[in-house]
Amino acid sequence: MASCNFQAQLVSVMEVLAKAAIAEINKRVDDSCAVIRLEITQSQRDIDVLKRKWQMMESELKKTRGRVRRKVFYPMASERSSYPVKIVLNKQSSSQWRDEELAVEEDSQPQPSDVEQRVETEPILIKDEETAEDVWKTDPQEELRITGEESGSKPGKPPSFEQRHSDVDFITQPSMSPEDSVEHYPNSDRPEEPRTPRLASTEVFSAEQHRPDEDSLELVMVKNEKEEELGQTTALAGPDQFVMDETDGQLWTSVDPGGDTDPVCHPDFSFHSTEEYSQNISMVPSHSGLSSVPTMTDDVGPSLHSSIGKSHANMFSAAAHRKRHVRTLADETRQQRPEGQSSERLNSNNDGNSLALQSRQHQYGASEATVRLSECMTGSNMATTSTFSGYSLSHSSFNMVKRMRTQWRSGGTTERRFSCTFCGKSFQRFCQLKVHLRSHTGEKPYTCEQCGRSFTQQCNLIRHAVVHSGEKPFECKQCGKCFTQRSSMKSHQKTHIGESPVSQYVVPAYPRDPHTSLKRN
DNA sequence: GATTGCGCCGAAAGGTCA
DNA sequence: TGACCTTTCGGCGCAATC
Repeated sequence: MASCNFQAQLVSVMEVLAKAAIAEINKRVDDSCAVIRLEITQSQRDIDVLKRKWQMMESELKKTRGRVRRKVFYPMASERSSYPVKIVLNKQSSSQWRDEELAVEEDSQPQPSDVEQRVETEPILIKDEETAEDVWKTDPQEELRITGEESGSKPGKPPSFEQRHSDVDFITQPSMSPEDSVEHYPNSDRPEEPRTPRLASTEVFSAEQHRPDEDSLELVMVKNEKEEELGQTTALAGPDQFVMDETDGQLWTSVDPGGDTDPVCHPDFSFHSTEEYSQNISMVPSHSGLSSVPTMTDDVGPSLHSSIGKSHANMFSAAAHRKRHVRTLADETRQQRPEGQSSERLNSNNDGNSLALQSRQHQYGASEATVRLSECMTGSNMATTSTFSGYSLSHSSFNMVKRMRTQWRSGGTTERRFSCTFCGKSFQRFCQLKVHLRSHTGEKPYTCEQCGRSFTQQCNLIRHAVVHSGEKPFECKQCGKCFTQRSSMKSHQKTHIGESPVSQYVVPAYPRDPHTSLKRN
């Protein structure tokens, strides 16, 4: 009877503890999800702001482009066309107008910061009817017609609501010249129009108006604008523009917090830079070791076979296998690449991203929590957030979250833009690729003055220096033994596992961490 | 001969700064 | 973006030990 009571009490206590544990786990999961959702929401807001700014710049670009082209190709456009374009050459009237506008600006108009703040809070209505093809039309009549439509207002007609908004949104643009305002407002003799631009916020203009030769200055400014516009136009006319245009919707909707979006599908804007570098890599002169550049199998095979019979084979089998798998994937994808297809294209695709992810998973121990969390962070499966609820987010986990968040912001996965044409490996940084290429070229620019040994990296030379100095800065806390390298100390510390009754039951940081789980067996 | 532990190196990721 | 630096992991070689 007493045992029954004890069991019942034990069961009840265990239930309470279990419930408490579940509640704690759920709480931590909720907190983690809240952080992630907050990040998503913030990113969404940033995207919205950037999108609005982009639309503003786009509309301003189109309007400026129309103005520049009229001035360059049709300097007498205002005479040839009925389109109400008025190029201000009357300095007095313009200065009067400016003075009035400055007065109005000081009295009633919001400060640039206010306008900018309003831009972020109010929806911007920009009438954008001009297509890319229209931009390149050269027919003067056609262009005038287009620009007239772009203006959207007919002579004598008051501007529409949308135009007012769009023009107001352009007020704070520093590149606005007084011609812009006049040009956009057919009835320039109505400076009191509420939609008349306020130029007080444009320091550029207020500084320019004191120049002695304003007409020539305006021409110079127009020329500069034309050059800038041509540059922008050239850039926009390139492939990037089409990438942006074609993927615009996807680009901006791909950060849907609750959607099934996959950041991996983000357009890869780095393709051209990668291609450019890969072309440069192809021109790298063949060093002595290039003819015998180790293939992937050369790199993996010997080490694999020689290591199997060694004592570290068990450890090798777990961690190194993943590394081999990553390399094998890279090799396979490289081999499957059609003839003539550049490697950078391969690495800019999802393959490269998956490789990056896998290597990262390997770096973090490839724990289940890591994998599931990465799924969550990459947006591929938000529902899996709860699947890692069994693991509390320790300090390392939060570091992992931080890194993955950075990864995610950079496009879902860490972008690997620079690929090695020798082995197919890709890197985030050009300098990393440069260092990596030394392993292929045999270049070892860092030489030890004492023994003459050379190294590919300076840090390795510095680390090598302790061989000569005899310094052992890393001390084992348990036995006091010193080591020259931290990895040696860590390797040594593994030998202590199992010495104490507690350490042999230490739960590994990651469930599948071979360094600790293997020692427990 | 097999195993273990250590010394050392290669390579890569990532932070920081100019 | 490159250079510099730190940190880390993995692997190889070798001596000591069983």
